[in-house]
This record gives sequence, C-alpha cells and structure tokens, in this order.
Amino acid sequence: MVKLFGALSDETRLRIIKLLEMGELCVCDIVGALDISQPKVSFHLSILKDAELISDRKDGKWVYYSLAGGDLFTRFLIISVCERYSNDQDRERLDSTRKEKSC
Amino acid sequence: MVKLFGALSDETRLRIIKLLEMGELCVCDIVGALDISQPKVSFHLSILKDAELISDRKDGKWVYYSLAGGDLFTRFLIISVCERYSNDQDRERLDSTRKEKSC
DNA sequence: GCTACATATAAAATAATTTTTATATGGATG
DNA sequence: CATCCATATAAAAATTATTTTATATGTAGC
Repeated sequence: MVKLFGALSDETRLRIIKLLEMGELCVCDIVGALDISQPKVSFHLSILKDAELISDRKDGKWVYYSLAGGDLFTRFLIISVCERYSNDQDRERLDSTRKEKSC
Repeated sequence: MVKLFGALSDETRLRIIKLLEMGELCVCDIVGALDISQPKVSFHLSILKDAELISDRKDGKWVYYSLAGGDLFTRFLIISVCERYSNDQDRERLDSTRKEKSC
C-alpha cells in the first residue's frame, strides 16, 4: 500500500499515467511529451512498474509501456488519476513528437 | 492529488488512519497505541490534516482527531486503507492505553 | 499566579527520494 | 564487426521528507 500510494505521489508519474491513457507509448514518446531527460523518465517508469501500475513490452530497440491491468483497486486508482488530472501541454507535445516520428 | 497520495504513502500515517477507524482519538491515545514519540505523532497528524484526510476538534487540553468527511474519492481512499491495512499490536496498545486512562 | 499536563512548533540531525551526469547494454543497420 | 540508436543503470549531487531533541503554547487545578 505504501509503495502503491508512493508511486502515485509524484507529479511526473501522474503525468506519465495520464499520457498512457492514450494507449501504449515508447520511452522516447514519453520523453518528448514530458520534455524531460531520458534517465529521469526511465527512473519514474521503473517506480510505476514496481508498483504494478504499468507494464512493459519490448519490441526490438523499443520498450513500450502501458497502464497495467492489476487488481480492481489499482485499476480504480488509475482511472481516478486519469479522470482528475490533465496536462494539455504534455498532450500537445506528444502529438508533435509522434508526427515528427523522432524515434 | 500529489498531496493526497503523499499523505497515504507512509506506514505511520496508515496506522493512524486505521486507528481512527475506531472513532475519534486524542493525541495521547495515538501516541500510546503507536508507541512512538508525541512530536512524531503530531507531525504525521499535521500531514494527514493538511491532506484533508482527518479533522480535529479541541476540548480543553485535549485535541481529538477523526477521519474526515471530505469528498467521495477521499472517503473511498480512507475506506480502502481501513479495509486493506491492519495492525493488531496497535489495537492492543490502544485498548490498554485507554484502560489505564493515562490521559 | 504557579504548576502540571496535552499538544504544537522549531531547529538540528538523519534518512529517503529525486535529479543529473556519465556510462553500459542490446538490438538494428550498413 | 563497427556504429548508431533506444533504453537502462550507476554514481554523485541536490532536494525533500522524516525523526529527534528541545522548547513553546494553552488550559486546568491548586
């Protein structure tokens, strides 16, 4: 429980969860959308994954992350975050990152 | 949101929430039940209060804390914590603290 | 008014988390 | 196989949170 709530108690991680509401994303998409360093993104992804809020899938060079199934409570928390948090800038940057097909 | 989840991401604070499931308690009851220092308890109570998870009521020398009404989401989180967390030792110590009427 | 008690607050010390910087790993491509 | 790219990891630095210790505040009883 402490781990689960701890994973949710950081703005960067809420931003990531909100982005993943759009479907699975690779690390470079997230880096582009949040406009922060790649190791920082990897760090936060590892905490979200450790709390079983997200899961990953490898495909060649890329690693895709998506919101995890998990138990009912976990899913409820994820839905609550998506419903209550939003960040328009991140969405805009995600769109342009993907258009430019930078990775 | 960050503040709310942050308040829930600490074992001591989950223990306090769980104790308050029994009804309102004064600070010295909580100190007795958790068996930790009084300033430490006051510190954690202030964080829970700041996140609007608990509320307080003064009566003479004493301050009584109880689980807060708050919005639906907050209440859901409180209920979830009470349902998923338990600490028998704390309960036992609460009982003996109260029997001894130490405060 | 003095004393004792319940609680809060402040300052200092300690510990945990996050960020940065640098480097490693592993897959794809020429 | 040399190189490039995506991602991860490690180490160091910076920041934030927690704990301890000491002191303050306010109330009740004498």
